[in-house]
Amino acid sequence: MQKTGFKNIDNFDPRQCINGRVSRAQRIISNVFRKYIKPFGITSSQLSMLFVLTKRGVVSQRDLSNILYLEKSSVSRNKRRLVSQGWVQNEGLNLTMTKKGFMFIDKVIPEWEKAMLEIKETLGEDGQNGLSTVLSNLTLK
Amino acid sequence: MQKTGFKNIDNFDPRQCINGRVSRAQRIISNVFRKYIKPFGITSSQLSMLFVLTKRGVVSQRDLSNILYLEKSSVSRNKRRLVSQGWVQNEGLNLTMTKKGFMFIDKVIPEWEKAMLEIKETLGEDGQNGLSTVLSNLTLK
DNA sequence: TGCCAATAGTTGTATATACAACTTTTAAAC
DNA sequence: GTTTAAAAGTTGTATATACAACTATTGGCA
Repeated sequence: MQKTGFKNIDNFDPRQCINGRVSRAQRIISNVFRKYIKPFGITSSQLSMLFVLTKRGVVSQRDLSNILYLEKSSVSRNKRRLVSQGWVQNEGLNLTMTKKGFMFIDKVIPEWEKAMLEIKETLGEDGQNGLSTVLSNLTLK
Repeated sequence: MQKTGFKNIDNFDPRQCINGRVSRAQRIISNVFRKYIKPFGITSSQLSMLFVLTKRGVVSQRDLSNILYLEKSSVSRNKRRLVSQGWVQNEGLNLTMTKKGFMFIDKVIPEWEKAMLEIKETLGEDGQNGLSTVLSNLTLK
């Protein structure tokens, strides 16, 4: 690490940056999932929304925003793509899965499970536990 | 959790999805960092690139791609923004910080440290260790 | 030295995301 | 029941990212 003569710069270690580390982890993990689910014509963001809908049945966009920690405008646009694929429909302001959506998810789950296996193997027991700790500390406050 | 009659759906738990969990964690953490650094007119992605340049001195875009686990086209576009701000310059194909860039980073670091403190407090000791484990298992195979 | 293959970098296109400003819907007060 | 304030949802704009296709650069070799 070069000396710059700038006090703050010479005394900090950017490799410890938590934001940088999590972003990198996220890209690595997303690339693995993408590899498995892309053939189905869906992205992992879209899959996350479908997962919530699949298990909860009826949710508002606000619910999705809270659950996924996504800005409401992002939910709005992601929803549009799911609707245009015919996987999701509006019932008033609420969203529900279509029959086609259920069939689609049922078909994707096996590949999603393969992605999970690959990532779990890479993370190991300690990595999986570490991730759980990170998540609960971030979300349960 | 509703019953759907679809075998795969009724027997899976999407809350365990590692991709979904990491994405959510990433959004939560990014929002904290953004709060601190946005007043300086920089994003956390851009900051990550400047951090690498600041400490290494001279790097190619390919280096950045490898270090940050970013597609080369993403590096190319992020670089363009850093150059247009006058923080980074090309020396042939290599990139280096400008004087202005060094002064800028030196000024930002104290706020970055505040963001780090806030996140570390939220993560706790166990969360920080967990994150380190996740990262090393993902990157050092 | 000049050619060619490999590597590096850029551009086209699509999705993802946030913030601000706007519109629509809902619900409360009267 | 009408009005109106709050909540929900959408749209404009900018950055972030990946993949594919393209262009540019660089080294090795004849």
